[in-house]
Amino acid sequence: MAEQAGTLRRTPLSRDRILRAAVVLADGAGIESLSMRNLAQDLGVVPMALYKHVANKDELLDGMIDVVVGEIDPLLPDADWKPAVRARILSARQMLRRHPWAALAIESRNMATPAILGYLDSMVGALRAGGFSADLAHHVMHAMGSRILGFSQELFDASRRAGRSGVTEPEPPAPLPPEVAARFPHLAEIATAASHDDGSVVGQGCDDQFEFEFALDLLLDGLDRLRQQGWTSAHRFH
Amino acid sequence: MAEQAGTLRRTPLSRDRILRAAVVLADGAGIESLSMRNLAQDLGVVPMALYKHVANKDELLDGMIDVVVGEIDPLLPDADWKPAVRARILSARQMLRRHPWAALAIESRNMATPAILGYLDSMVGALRAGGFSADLAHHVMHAMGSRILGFSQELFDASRRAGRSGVTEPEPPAPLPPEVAARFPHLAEIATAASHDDGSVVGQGCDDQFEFEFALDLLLDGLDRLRQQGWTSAHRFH
DNA sequence: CACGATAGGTGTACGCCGTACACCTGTCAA
DNA sequence: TTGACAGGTGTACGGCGTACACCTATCGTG
Repeated sequence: MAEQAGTLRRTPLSRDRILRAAVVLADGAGIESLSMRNLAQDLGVVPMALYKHVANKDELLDGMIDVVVGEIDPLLPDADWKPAVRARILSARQMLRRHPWAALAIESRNMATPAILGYLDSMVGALRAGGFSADLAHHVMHAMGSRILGFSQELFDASRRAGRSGVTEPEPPAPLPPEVAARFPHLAEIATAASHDDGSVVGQGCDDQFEFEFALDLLLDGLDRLRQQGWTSAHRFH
Repeated sequence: MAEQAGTLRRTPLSRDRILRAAVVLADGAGIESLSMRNLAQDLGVVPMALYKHVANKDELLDGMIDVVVGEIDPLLPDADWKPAVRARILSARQMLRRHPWAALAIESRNMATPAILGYLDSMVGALRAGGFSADLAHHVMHAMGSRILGFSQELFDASRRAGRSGVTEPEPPAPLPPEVAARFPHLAEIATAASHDDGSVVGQGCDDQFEFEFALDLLLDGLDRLRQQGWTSAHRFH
């Protein structure tokens, strides 16, 4: 209809177009719906055409990760290490909220992609510039773990779940059934305990952003204390 | 040969036998090799036979998680909250080292299994008994996140990788290639900076146990400080 | 202009996966 | 003796990733 054979061609495939379409598909339909066949169909092309641009599905996932990691804001220049690192981690977290599949995808992948290595490298650079010894910076990176990529790493993460299959938002915070509350009284107690929120369910209805920043600041403050003390591997604290 | 038709029957299937065989298979061959077909073959049975005991593969995974969570040591009775919680988390970590597939499996699952809820509930109980307000205990659980299940949550976790495909141990700490070191100088610097170890690769060759306890103690100490200060959601620290 | 190389899209096919569904068989209560 | 039923079997379907042979349009070179 809109295109004629011979002269008017559809816009050609490219690795970039494929990666972007894959991200859109995973965002919209969930990572479970991301198959080479579905992706090819979205691109109006036969599945095997993709393999001329990406080696296989694993490499496709790596490419998708690089795309979304590229969306993370760069480090604020000329800022203290703590606000700079903090802001960037929160930016990473926003990226993960846009791409709920990304957290699990990154964690499942075997090795670091260049984009992730670059991200981590600049993060270490900020620590070093902020006065951390190489020794302590090493342990800081381990201690922050995936949180440095904005992972909430919570026990039951609704957005993580959304990443598996489909849309992200609606899901109202269903109250936990009374027989569950009876079997797990301590969970029931803390479920309604958070005063920053009008009392609802553990892992749901909580103010995720608050919880993330609570843990993040706890770590950053503790690490800052170690830095000020001139901590080295030789010491153990407490 | 060893069994005759008619009188001598093989030991019958049961949900428990299936779950245990599945754990053994995932431990030995990696979670990727855990298919209903492979599992059935290990049990000397036809694939569909499994479905008389487990509803589907997702329920199988949930059951496997309950099995391994059941291996975590119970809380030390009559101990201070911090050593009790610390010891139990380290026990959970040992369980994860025995079952490298478990971390990703638990994180990928949608909802908590009863075994995990019971584990978490007793953990909250220890915090409450140790003097944490319900409010603070709530945030503690969020802040600890999956670390409370022993997750190392490191950026690139060799054992996590092992959980995907096959055996766990050998993998020597290969030195990082010089062109990588050149592109990511800060990573290269901290890779060799940890004095507790004879200088090797970031994420590999590090003393995982040390890093885990470093982060764990950082969090526990920070949380203890908040508890002593009578922290509530109304405050923010610093 | 002719032409061969080459990049890139196509079609078919294979072996794996989870699992629906109909079937068979041995056991045991009535 | 019988018939219900728990539990193992066989077949089949649709989906997956992807190997491999093929076709075709483009373009640099003679």
